[in-house]
Amino acid sequence: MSDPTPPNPPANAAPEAKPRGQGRLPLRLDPVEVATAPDAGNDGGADHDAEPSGPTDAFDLPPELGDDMLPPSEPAQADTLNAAEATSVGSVEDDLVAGLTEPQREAVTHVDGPLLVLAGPGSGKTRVITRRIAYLVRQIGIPPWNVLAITFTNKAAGEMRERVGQLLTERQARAATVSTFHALCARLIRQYADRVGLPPGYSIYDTADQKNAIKTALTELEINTKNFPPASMLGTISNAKNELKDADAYAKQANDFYSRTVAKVYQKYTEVLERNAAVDFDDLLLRTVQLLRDHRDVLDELRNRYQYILIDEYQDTNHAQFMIANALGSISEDGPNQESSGGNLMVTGDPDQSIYGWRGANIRNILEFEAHYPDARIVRLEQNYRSTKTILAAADALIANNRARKHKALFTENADGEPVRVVTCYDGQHEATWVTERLREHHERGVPWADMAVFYRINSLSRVMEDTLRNAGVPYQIARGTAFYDRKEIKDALAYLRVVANPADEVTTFRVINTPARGISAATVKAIQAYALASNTPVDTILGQPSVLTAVNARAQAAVGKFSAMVQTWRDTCGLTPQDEGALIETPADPTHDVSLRQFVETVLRDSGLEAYYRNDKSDPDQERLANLGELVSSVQQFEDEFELSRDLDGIEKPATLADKLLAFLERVALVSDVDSLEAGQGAVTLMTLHAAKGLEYPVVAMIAFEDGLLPHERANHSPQELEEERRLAFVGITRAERHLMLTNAKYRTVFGQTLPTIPSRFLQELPPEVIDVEDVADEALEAQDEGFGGVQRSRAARDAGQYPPGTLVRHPQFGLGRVVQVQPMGAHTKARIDFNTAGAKTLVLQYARLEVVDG
DNA sequence: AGGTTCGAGTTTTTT
DNA sequence: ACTCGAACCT
Repeated sequence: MSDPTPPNPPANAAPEAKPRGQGRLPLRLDPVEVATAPDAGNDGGADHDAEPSGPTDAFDLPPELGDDMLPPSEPAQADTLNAAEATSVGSVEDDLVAGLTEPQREAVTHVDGPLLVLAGPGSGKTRVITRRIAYLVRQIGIPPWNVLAITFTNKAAGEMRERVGQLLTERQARAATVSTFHALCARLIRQYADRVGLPPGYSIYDTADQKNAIKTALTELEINTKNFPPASMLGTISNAKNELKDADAYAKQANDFYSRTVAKVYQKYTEVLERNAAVDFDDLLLRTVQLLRDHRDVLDELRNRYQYILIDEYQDTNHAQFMIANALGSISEDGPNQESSGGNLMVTGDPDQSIYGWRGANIRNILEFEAHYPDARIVRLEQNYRSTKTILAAADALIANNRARKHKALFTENADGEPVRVVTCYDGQHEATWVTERLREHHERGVPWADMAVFYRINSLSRVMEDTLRNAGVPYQIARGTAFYDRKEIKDALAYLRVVANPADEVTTFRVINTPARGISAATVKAIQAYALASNTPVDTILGQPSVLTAVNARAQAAVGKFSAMVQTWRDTCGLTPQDEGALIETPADPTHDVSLRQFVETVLRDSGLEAYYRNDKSDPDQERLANLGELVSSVQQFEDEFELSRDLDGIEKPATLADKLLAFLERVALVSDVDSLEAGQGAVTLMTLHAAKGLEYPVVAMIAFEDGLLPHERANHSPQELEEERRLAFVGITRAERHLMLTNAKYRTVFGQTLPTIPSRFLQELPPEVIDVEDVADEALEAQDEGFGGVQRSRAARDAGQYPPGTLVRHPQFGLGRVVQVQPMGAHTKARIDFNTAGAKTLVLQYARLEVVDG
């Protein structure tokens, strides 16, 4: 490649390379359309590009939007033309392409028509996307609200928004839509609720809700959950939805017994969701596809609005997402907008980083982009600015083992760097200790904790690592954003809010109807359900007239009536009035704007009795759950501040109603992802799964548990395709590292409380010997003896091994007296076979069995 | 109704 | 090994 432009500086030296995260863990709740608070506590302002002035100023403000999702009421076309004419200053372009390589520049300055950017790891892809958005707006004069950028996570969306904000004025940046597919779809469904056939307050069901719904379906069909586990049913249904097969379509091709059963369940499950005015994650996409397919006017409106579409991580899009992108990004075959609308679809991705095949991602979307868009321009970004030559060589050699793959010539001008350390430890505990010690060494040499990360294949591997880091006093954060919302008390609180917004949601109603206990027994609930079924009456309606429940005593009826009245009062506060069919409409003239969302949530927590319940909860002496409710309130406050701020910036005069805020909050909360809770620059080591690591980078990276069955995972080892996806996962992990990379495995791994010997991952053998440094430090664990740091237990166990010769009489706290039959020396995992007098013969691991030697 | 005990499932990855 | 739910008990 002839490239006269100076190469980019290494990523870690570039001022724009590391966007600062913002928000507090784990409550980062900035709404989808809401941008960063203006320089509130973030230092990004210092290196902002000069605020653009002149021609683009006219486009700072989108026309008045009735809702932040609505396209401008005036067609944007005319503006576009004016802007293009008006903008002819050369310096803007120079500014935006400064420091770019030729391929990067080509992608940034591409304006019309489809564009595929095949971007290797660390090749400046995000920079290209953000600069192109800025280029479109500042150089070409595209109104920013005509730009739609899709990212993989909310966090990525937030960072992209922030980086775009550094290149544009804040208002311009805000006017662009930066979102995930799911968040965009959720918003569209709310926006066009009447077209979709859902109330605006519809519920988004998470995995737990889905399980509930599927159980309901199974019960109603009288199908045994033993033979048809809900989880696998959901999986099958989810796959069908990803391929845009509805229940009917699925039923048509269901030939065997299992499929036919699934078809019935799918049908019923759909009914259950509809009955509850609820959608699952897959439905968000599916319903949007249907919306765009069945409502031409909506499609035209959205095509007109989103004339420039950019989709990141395109290798991980599924069929439904492809359909949405295709619908929005295609040129209309008819209609007046032919010239200006559509066709301007830019997708970026890397087939080697496709790691979501298991959830329906279709790698063919990116591989066949050219076939879909024959006039597509293709740009390859192959120079890596992130990693050392050594790390890149290791990654390249590994991924070269994938057969279903096109070769890519990755290269870097970065330094050689140190060898990749490939280290064998004794067991998981020792591995965690070893990694912790190395991280500490790096820290002592001046590497901030925040520059280090530990990756693993499965979440359960985080535990040992966490414990060890905590004991060692190393600050860490863990990418598990949903953990907070998975807590019972938080789910309960959110369930109340959901019931307020969506009276049809019976699943959620029954979740809270007697939580905390208010005298509505299971029998009463059954009676309500029976009556609803028999009379075909919505549950919410029955709750309002409890006297119809003749099977229930007066006291319980009164309790039901009280609950209903309470919920109704909350709805009144929100200005939500039930219509027929149980749907809610917002009373426009209701003057209750002065109740903030935070106040409202506090009211609900108080009136519902949740707060009092957790305040008096004796099983929770630290009042942790109460504190969590408090945190929830803070998160509401934070959300609300940002929500209102964004409306200010958008110049929207009409204040947000309480109902607006409530629905937006519920929507946001339903779509938090694991990495969303992560914060950069918080002085903590980051722990996460390999999947969550996609798109991130760290100077120091440790990847643990390189063992057969874990990486590649045994459940993804049945076909070459699955194995190759596992290898891509390892590739993604390795290529996150900038300077130092450690890959560890352990000789023994404890799973399900059972410690078993392991086999090293085959991926380790695929690394070229010249770039790795292999060590076996397992002996350290045994030598550690009594020196603390995890060695204590093992050394004691090892000593103990000699203390139980066969024939020794021992006492076990549970099994009582017994005699040692045989001892198998296995180091820390030394087992003894013991014949107990009453409990019979058992094999126990000495380390865990609290045996007592009995004399005589 | 609330607390306790017992058993099963857990651990693939996530919007 | 640990957590969660259902069944069982007080």
